[in-house]
Amino acid sequence: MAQLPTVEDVARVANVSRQTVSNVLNSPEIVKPETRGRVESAIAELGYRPHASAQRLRTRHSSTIGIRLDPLSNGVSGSILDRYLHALTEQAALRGMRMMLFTARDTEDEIEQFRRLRDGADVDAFVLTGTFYGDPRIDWLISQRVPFVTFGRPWGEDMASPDHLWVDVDGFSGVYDATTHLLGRGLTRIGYLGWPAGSGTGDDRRSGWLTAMRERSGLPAADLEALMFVNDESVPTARRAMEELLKADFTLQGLVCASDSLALGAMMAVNEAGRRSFPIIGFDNTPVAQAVGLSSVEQRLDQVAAGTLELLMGATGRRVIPHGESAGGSGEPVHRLVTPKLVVRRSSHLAPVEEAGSTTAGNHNRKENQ
Amino acid sequence: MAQLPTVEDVARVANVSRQTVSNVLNSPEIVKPETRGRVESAIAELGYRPHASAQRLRTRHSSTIGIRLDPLSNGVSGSILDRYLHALTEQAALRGMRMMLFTARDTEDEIEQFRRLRDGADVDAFVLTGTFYGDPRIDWLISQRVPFVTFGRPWGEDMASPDHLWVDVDGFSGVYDATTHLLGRGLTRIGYLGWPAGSGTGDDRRSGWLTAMRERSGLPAADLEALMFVNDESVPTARRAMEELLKADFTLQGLVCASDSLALGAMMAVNEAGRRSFPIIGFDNTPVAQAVGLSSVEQRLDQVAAGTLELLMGATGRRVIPHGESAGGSGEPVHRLVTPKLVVRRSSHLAPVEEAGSTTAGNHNRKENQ
DNA sequence: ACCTAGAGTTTGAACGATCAAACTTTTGCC
DNA sequence: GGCAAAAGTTTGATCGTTCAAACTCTAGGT
Repeated sequence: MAQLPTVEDVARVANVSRQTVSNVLNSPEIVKPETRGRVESAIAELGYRPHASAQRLRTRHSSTIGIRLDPLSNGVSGSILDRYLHALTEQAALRGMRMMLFTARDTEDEIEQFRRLRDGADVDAFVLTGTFYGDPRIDWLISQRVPFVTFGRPWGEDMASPDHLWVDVDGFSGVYDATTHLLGRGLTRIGYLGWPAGSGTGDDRRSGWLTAMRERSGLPAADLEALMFVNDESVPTARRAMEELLKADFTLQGLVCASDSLALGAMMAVNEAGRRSFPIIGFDNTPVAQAVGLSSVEQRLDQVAAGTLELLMGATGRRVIPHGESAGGSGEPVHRLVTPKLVVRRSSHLAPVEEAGSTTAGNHNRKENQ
Repeated sequence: MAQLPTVEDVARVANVSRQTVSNVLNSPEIVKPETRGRVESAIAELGYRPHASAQRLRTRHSSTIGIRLDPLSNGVSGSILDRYLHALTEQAALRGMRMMLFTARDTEDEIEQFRRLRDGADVDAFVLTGTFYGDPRIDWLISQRVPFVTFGRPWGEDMASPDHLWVDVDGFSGVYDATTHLLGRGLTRIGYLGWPAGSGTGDDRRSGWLTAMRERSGLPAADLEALMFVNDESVPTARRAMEELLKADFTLQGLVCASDSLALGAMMAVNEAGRRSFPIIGFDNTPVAQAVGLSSVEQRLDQVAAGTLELLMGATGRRVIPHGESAGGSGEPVHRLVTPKLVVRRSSHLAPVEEAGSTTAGNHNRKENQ
């Protein structure tokens, strides 16, 4: 088997030097067109491809972005990270970047992985998910000046810090739209089933409902308080909670939920109880929602991915911007807030209607925000 | 910011040569214990980590496995690939390997990516999913002697070819067990809802049902023929098909399905029709199945991942075995067939029973095959 | 004709590791 | 003690690329 061709081989065939070949590849504008043509045909003739490891060794960057693949991504909403990953991989490829995966047992171990991957020049930047208040990973990355972006806002911390680039989905707006959608259908006593207070994401979503209800339901504050229900993220417990609710309160007219899991549980209880015209809207637009005809708020993960790369590499760049030299200085925003879109399906109609013919339906009500 | 330490720095501190440091890292047994100790403390003191790109350039292997992240992995069963990916990443890390992702528009483009990643010494091996009859990717990889393993059997081709290593889930056995489970509960007229004939996987699963029914249902062949139903992979159409079925045939007692999507559609039709004691079993054990209490056949993707790495790297190896030097020569099998396990939930009981308390239930009936 | 600036190209060194071969020290045996 | 083999260690070259500086050539001004 013949050796793979190197710049040297190309140079010989094109009758130029190594460096000229390198220039044709990296800064073609400084090479005389005639020479460039000769080099380009030599490259094509030999089928030359740069040796990525040699480039990385010399340039000290890897064109690779690392992301932790979380082992506990099970459950109904587990596919969110995976869809994000799909979008990232695809869009990164368009900019000549690749995604590398790693796993870690815990946060401490993850920092150890950061160190290993950074020191080995394996990755140029990291994407973090599942961040939390006082997250030590973020402090470490900032102190080491390693470029990174988090998918998730630094709740309760400095959201405008130029050291911490982030992308997030505007949960407030999503739930606000969902609630408004039901209000627009003439309902007023719309409940909210969400997670216990204290999580940034959960509180954000709930306040979307609260704001919409205050603005348009006409209900007094005490009633709103009574329409706010709490449950942990689990289908069976949500189902049981909803069963109780339906027995106790016959005036409840519809429900907006913090997740598809909660919505699915509620939906099962509603069906069981025979309440056929009880609209429910979930959040995440998971495959389950699609399968059972549950209206849901869709996170536009392609836009989240696009925002992630924009923050890391600039609008069209093909390299990761060193930490600190990015948007902050030039006054551009250091974050992206993506507006989700409501996907309307059977479950949010007052009366049961025919479902769309295909499982890939659900593109109505599209808006091109952000 | 200080430069990262190199072997040179470690060597200086430990008062040895570069090569000795390298030996301590790569073949510690040939270094005198005393020297080794000195080098090891120098490594710890300086916090030295090998520069991965330099290693790759020199050794010409990358400790990285490539896998295509398929953009069309939506739908209920989409999480299969993702769960496999999780397992692979985790287990690969234990052997010092990493997973790198890439995307491709089509098969031809995927081969182009293979070439790029191989030539750039970016990856040592590939894992392929979604293989099909006459798959050109496989021919290319074999002809280029690039190590690879497919998740999926080469249906209709030489399954024992030492050039084509593969791992798969024994769908026959899974569906056989599911059917037997229902037969054991005293049912006989158990239907099978599967995909149109022609796909290896689909035919394999159906024959699991057919074999179990022939052995234990006591029904004549003509009846079995009539109990075999076909539908494409979609929840709504499965639901409609099941509605028709339930109207037409009141003797049907239960159903085994080729996928959770089909099972979910059937389940919805059954609930709608008020047939509360009609057992259904799906396949894939997706989050949806878990959420709605659908019994399902679980692919043990950790075992599939383990098998994949075993074929690529040997039982405990930390390097990819060059193409052709693997199992074939030493007479070991060149594939792994993983037996799935049936996860029993509400949906397969004759009478509705209480669901287990948590969404992570479903570990009964575990078997430790393979 | 001479000089300079700039465009275009080449050369030598370096990135950080490992391989292969040479070299030095220890061990075992008579 | 002497000698050969084995064990342990060092040296020089190399992997394929890009950086930095040197070099050559052309065009334009004086």
